[in-house]
Amino acid sequence: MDKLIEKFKALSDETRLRIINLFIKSGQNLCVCELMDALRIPQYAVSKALTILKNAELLTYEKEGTWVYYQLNKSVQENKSLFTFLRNFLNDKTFLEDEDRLNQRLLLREDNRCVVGIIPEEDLVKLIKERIKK
Amino acid sequence: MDKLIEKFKALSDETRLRIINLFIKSGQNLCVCELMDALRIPQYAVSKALTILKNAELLTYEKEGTWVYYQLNKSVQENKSLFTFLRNFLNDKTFLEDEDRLNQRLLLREDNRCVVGIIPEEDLVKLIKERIKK
DNA sequence: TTTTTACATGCAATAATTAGCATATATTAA
DNA sequence: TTAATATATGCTAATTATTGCATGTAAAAA
Repeated sequence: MDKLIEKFKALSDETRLRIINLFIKSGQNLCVCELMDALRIPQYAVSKALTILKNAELLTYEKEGTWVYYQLNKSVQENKSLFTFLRNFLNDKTFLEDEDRLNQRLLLREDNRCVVGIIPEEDLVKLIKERIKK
Repeated sequence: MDKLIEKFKALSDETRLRIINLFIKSGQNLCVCELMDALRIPQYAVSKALTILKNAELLTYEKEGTWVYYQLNKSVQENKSLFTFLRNFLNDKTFLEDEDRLNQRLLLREDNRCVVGIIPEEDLVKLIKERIKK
């Protein structure tokens, strides 16, 4: 029961719900800097939220050099049911805006890997504009 | 989104989960004194937990004289999905024990109404023994 | 009209959570 | 080695949640 309580607690926070939403809707792994740009919150806030979600066993992660890719932990039936529930009921405007920003950010991946890192928002906007031109 | 967060927060507490479990498993309305005996916790603790669950719109209630009967709020699709999820994953020993005590307590209902109220546990045990003899 | 009974709530102490900043770690690049 | 970069974490103050007790409320019974 403790683990289930921990999962509910992990989900009872706006930032953490927004993060889970991005994993559910994008259906792929994401790194910390991509989440920063999609959510527009500081790096430490993303990191802390991810740690709580990981401790609740809702996420797993893989390191790749200095990058860390997180993803939904679907190895547990309980989680799969939870994610299905969430997919149906996370439809707030905030979530849709996050998804839009994430999709833009993902355009910058190369070979399906994040290559951008943490950069000022103005630089990010430029990069994305250039990318869309091509 | 705020309401969903409030629901997750309401569910991230052992007492409140145990209460929700009893409503899900028993499939009926229950009054405060019945929950006290099933959970073996003080009246004020049951009342406070119920208030939080009601504010999160997970429960509704009806007054009947001085008795108050609470029940699952199934008027929202979101809740129905949540309850279905919970039904599948609330199977801890604690929950089963609560269910057993509740079933005993419910034997004392008359015309499907609670008639016992708040009494010392020893008196409750006696009443239940007598009831089972009949 | 007083008492009893079922339930709710206000308050105070304590514990847990959050938010922001600075800094630490670990890997890669120079 | 040193510097740079992606990510994690320690610390603090502020806020929020929990617990237990005492008391309040409202309906029914006496």
